[in-house]
Amino acid sequence: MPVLTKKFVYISDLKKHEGQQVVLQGWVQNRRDSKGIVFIVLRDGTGFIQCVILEDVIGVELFDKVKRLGLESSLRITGTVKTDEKQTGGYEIQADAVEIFSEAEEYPIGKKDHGVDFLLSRRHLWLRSKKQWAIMRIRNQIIYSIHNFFQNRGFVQMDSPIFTGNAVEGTTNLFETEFFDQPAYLSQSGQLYGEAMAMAMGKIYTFGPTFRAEKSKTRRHLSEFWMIEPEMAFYDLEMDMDVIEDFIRTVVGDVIEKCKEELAIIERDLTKLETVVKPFPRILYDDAVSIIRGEKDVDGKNAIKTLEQDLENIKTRISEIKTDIEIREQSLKQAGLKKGVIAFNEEKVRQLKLELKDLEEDERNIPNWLESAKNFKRGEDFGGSDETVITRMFDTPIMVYNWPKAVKAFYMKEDAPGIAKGVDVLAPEGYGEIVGGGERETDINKLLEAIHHHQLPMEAFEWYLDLRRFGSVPHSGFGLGLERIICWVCKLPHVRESIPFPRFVGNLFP
RNA sequence: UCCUCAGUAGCUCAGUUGGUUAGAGCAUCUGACUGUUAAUCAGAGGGUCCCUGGUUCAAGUCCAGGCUGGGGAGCCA
Repeated sequence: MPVLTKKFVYISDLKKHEGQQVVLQGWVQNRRDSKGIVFIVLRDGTGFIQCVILEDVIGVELFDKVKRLGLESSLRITGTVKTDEKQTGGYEIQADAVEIFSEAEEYPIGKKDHGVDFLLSRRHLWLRSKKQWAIMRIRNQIIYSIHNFFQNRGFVQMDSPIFTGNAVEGTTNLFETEFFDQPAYLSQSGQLYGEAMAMAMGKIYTFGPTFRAEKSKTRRHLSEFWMIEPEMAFYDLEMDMDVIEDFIRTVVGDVIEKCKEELAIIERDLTKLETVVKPFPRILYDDAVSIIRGEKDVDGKNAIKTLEQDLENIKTRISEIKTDIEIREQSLKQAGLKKGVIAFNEEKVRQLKLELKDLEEDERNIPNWLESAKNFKRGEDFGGSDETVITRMFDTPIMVYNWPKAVKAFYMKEDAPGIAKGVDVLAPEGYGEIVGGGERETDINKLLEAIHHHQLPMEAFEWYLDLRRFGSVPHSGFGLGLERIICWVCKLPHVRESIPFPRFVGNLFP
């Protein structure tokens, strides 16, 4: 292996070195060769750059080796930074010298598309690919922005325990483990501990892992995910919603401003994100139900009719695609076609079939969603499809508040009888719930009653009740699912792509 | 747990009403090409058609049961 040097440059800094000779170190992202010339797209974690290597410059023996390098081989390239309009970054490297760290074995992730299943089983390598690189950089920006947002506003970060002796809300399945011969559970929320800390610090936020043992197999569930839970003393529900709105607007705004290259790589439609500058509609649960049931229009649009129209559009599109596929397959049967034409059409057919599969899935699902929306019973919690139905009406996140007490956690503040001062934030484009929060109950007697009613073990909550015994004050907070907001910001098809190593039922490796 | 879709080469997929020796692209290997952008072109190797049983002269294809995976419902961020 070559001797290490401190004098190397990152691809992201190349614009400072235009016309100069630099040393780059990284991995082969792609390689193309012709007689006497090799093009290597090098990646170093900060970006991608094409390097041009000539046989005349590096000599026959080394050239022969470089020409055969497998994908993801590691190397150092010394060369001159040149402007080239054809390159995405605007630069390329004319190589003067090449040193090989390691020649890679046959790389399992090829240049063509793969299924998610296969890619997840190689997640440790998949993370190197361009799109995943962009997603992980956006994830990093979101994490950074979240800390900035709260730190700039005087919130104190706290870590809540991961081993807990009780289930916070008593409803969901928890991972059971053992804590020195006692049964213990992996935390499903830092909420209650956050409340305690808010009484000590005024404003706090947690940022940590959360565990849920439900065997959910959907594109928006993980067994292990990261949650941000702020808690503020002397804040009511309205002030809570003000914070949530400011928070989401700031974080998404930061990503738009600072991740332009990454957003371009994942081909995100920015106009869909830029709407976060608009006020988020605040909708009473009661009104939301009316909208879902199609009894109340939004700006002249009816939720049920919109969804029925969506279904019609999908059916039209399905028959269009089927015709298109048939025409292309017929034309492929002709003799004497050029190879390029065949490849183009075969690829097109493949893409159309993938799209068709998704659309047919929707075609099967939407009638059920329509049925469920029309028959939605006032007093129930929203299902995933109900969220889709209502968010379809808006182009910004919406906040639905004042929920039936029965469907919310025991610690939610009761406003009018049977009404809890909770709020759910639903993201647009079908992403649904990204935030759940609300104002907390201050009255110890109502809490005692709620704990009984939910059949929770009183002794586990004694310490929590102390927060009401010693200087109870109105306070509020919320929980944000990190992976859920990443999914929406990046418009990912699946939450599994939003975290480096996803954990979900049946997936413990890598 | 229920509903639904799928399983064919290392990967992504095609395979007609059951009918010769199961195909293509990518990847790999050999060769050509001095500006390629998933480079291209010529050639080669590569198969437990998920498993078990059944129908049939004949099964990748039809039937039954099972296994594995995707999506949806429930639950939720």
